[in-house]
Amino acid sequence: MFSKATEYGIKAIIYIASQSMLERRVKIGEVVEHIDSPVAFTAKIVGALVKVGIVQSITGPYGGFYIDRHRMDQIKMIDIVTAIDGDSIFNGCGLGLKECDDEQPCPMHYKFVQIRADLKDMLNSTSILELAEGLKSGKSILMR
Amino acid sequence: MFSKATEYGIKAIIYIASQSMLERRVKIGEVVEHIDSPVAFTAKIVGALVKVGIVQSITGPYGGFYIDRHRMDQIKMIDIVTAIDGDSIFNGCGLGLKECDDEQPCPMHYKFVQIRADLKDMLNSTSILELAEGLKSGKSILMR
DNA sequence: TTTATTTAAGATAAAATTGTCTTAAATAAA
DNA sequence: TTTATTTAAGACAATTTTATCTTAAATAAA
Ligand code: SF4
Ligand code: SF4
Repeated sequence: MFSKATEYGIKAIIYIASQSMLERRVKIGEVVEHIDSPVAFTAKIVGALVKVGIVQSITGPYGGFYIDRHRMDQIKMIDIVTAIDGDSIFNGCGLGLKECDDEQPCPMHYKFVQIRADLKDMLNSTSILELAEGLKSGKSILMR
Repeated sequence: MFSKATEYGIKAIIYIASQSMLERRVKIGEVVEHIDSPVAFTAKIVGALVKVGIVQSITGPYGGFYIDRHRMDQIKMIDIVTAIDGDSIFNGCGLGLKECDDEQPCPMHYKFVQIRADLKDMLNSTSILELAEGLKSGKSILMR
């Protein structure tokens, strides 16, 4: 569904958020231990999320990554996905056609449109907070 | 949504089917002209679809590709997709986790499951015949 | 100030996907 | 039978994605 980069980004954010709820900053090594991802690649991805303001970071000893608690419910899944993969998942035709006549669509068109709308809806309505709380309460386990 | 290989495969099949409805066999060169795809790559993909019996072929002069008319409504989109990309799109978790506890799913789980079920449903219920008829009646244009 | 620790950034490498090229096999017509 | 045409198959190449490695910059503690 998503690229590896986006997958790692989502998992990293969920872990960082879950720890930020406990007032803990986390180092990248701790993150990848908990989400089972390659450390340098993950660092690059989380770095990109820092750049767009989804995550905060502090360099040096006692540094690490964290997420502002009061912003956790404002940051949605779609922000992470688009920050890493862009919005190409939501645009264009499922068959890869450049443009199609909306007035004479193929048999799959409206189903495609609906499925993508549902996906977008889900990403738009699910916040980091919700997912982090799921992790905190042991509902979802990032490792496996 | 799908890989390039699958995209080309779908478009090629639709074109071949639309011509088979007119009792025409088509050469690979004609196919790629109409679907705007790289010829050798497309040939390889269509060849794979021949192997699994979705398309028929005849070598030599006056040869080409065609699809049995009476099978067009039996061949569904899902057959093409799985023949090329396998069934990985339908399996596993959207977050890339290996396995998750069904009894304690994350907040996105059921939405993910539903979206994928819808996608699978669409591919299962849409036949080559429907898409080829759409093309024949000028409803969908493969080139753009 | 010096040192150790950590993120930041960018070069490099490996793997997967996409795409090309060459040769072989099949087959129909001359 | 010979030739031309077409698919079949597999080697090769380019591109994109994924992953690693190295060095720089920031910063906190000693
Ligand atoms: S009509 Fe069909 S082919 Fe055209 S954009 Fe919609 S889904 Fe794609
Ligand atoms: S519960 Fe969430 S993380 Fe687990 S398999 Fe379902 S969607 Fe994936």
